Amino acid sequence: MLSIGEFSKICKVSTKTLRYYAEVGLIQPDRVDPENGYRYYSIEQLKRMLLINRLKSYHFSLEEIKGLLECEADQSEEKFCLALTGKKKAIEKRVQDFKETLDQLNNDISILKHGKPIMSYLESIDVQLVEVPMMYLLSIRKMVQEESLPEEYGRCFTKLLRKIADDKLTMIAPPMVLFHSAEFTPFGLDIEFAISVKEYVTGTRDFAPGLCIKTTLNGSYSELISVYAKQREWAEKEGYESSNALYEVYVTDPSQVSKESELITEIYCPVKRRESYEPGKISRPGKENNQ
Amino acid sequence: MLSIGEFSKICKVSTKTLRYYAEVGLIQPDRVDPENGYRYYSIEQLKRMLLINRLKSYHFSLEEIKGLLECEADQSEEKFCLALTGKKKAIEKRVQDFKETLDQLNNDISILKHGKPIMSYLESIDVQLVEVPMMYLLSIRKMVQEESLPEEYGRCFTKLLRKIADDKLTMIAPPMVLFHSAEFTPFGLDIEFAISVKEYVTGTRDFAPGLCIKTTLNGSYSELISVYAKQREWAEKEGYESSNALYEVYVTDPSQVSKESELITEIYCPVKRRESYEPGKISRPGKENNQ
DNA sequence: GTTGACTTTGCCCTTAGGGCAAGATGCACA
DNA sequence: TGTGCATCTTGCCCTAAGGGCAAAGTCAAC
Repeated sequence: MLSIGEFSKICKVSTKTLRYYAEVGLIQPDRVDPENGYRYYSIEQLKRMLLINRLKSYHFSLEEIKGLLECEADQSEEKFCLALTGKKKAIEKRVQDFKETLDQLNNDISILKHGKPIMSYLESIDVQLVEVPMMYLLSIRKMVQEESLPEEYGRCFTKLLRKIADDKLTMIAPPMVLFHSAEFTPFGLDIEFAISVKEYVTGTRDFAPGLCIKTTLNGSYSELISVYAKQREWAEKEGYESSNALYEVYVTDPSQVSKESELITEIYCPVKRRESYEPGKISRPGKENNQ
Repeated sequence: MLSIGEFSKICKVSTKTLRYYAEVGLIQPDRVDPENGYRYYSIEQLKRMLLINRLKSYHFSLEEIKGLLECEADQSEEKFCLALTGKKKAIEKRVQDFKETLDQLNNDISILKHGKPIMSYLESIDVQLVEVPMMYLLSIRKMVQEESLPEEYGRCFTKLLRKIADDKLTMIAPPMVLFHSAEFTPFGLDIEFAISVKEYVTGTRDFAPGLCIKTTLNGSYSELISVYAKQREWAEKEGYESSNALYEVYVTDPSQVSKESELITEIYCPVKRRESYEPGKISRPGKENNQ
């Protein structure tokens, strides 16, 4: 029998950890002296402890490990294997995420090396006020879960494009998406996939965005939030307020572009002049009325 | 001015988080209504918040981010850049670690797929009792930090090998390392790098390990702990106890082998028969006397 | 005036233990 | 047999970055 100290040295685990594991039921000492409460571990328990260490190195939580140890006792190898495979997928995903983070990080480092401040890209986000003429939209409007947006994008535009081909209609602008949800950002759900066509036929509807703030975004969508923020800031300063659903025009086809940096997207936010606008004055809390 | 809810929606950050950030001093609301305590954020603060989000995506802690925000205010771009570069290194290391974990994980999965229990490798660790004859060691003994072991390994054996060449001595076994530290595992510090030679000359010493438990390890050192555990278990069962410093013989040269799986290492643990040994009886707590 | 949405503070909870303290115990040595 | 030191016990508080819930106050629209 090994004292907790000896056991801890062999397994490379602190005594505190061993006490904690006993507390949460991961591994109980083989024997506890009833007189002094000393814990004694048997040599056979090394195997269990080594397995715990291994599973920990695979980033399983202690709770998960507890379940897996029971699997092992039950000889239910399939569950065990399934868990390992799942964890493998999870780790692969984390590696992928880290790689994307590294790309962004490298980009920022090179910006800094060129002497520019790190958030300088914010200054280069152009915001213009444009008057968008009325158009005819061929569209599909539906509720979409955020995570299934890319699939829906493909499905809906395929459908719309087929109709355009079948009916010999004329596309006059790239595909666009309208966000009807109340949320300022596109993570709400009520979404309209649309293509502007020349002909006014059954199935099309009028769309008159009117005055809009327009921003062209070159590159990754990770800066979308910045664009919304920038537009909002501009509107605040210039005395406009959002009047209608935001929409985006995909100048390049996201499903056809290989590198994110090649994406071109136009973000339009329909606005109207704020009623109480006085130039130079910033609105006070409680006075504004957005959304 | 934006209420906390509006601000949170634009930045994609929960209101709880915003309150927490104010509490830890990361970002204070532009104005707090003295009457009702409501927080109001200005549009300009979006930039700061966006930067915080970006730094968070780089896995900086809030404390680190606080420091970096001050850097930004001070225009000390170098610090900022240094921090980013450091974080980049850290993430690269984590990716590397994840990849090694994935290798191990894949290995375990394939073992399971073959129907073997996951810890079955433990059963295949061979433990033999051998009588090691006396030998002459040319050696360097020194205190080594765990992390600098690989460098020391190279340095010391280069030195020893040069001496062997200079003095025309005859190597009769691969390089070995003796762990004189009290700890059972090699993470202590008192280490002797040694090569067994045929000739007895000045600078060599006798080494008579005598009876030893010997295990041959093929592959990665990550299983060393298992080997120690296995040896210990065997000794316990068979009625032996450790009598002297553990040593390892590097049959393959770790610095020359490209894949970890090609490593071959022999682990020797000198033992003597336990005095109170009675076959079949397992020692009781308080009775044994190891180290 | 009412209702529902929003905001406030306060408290407890999360993971996997680390650190520290006081007191009990075991073991080696004189 | 006493002493000193190492080891062991339990108990309490702490971590990072918020999440969840509750009670109470407030805002804005109808």
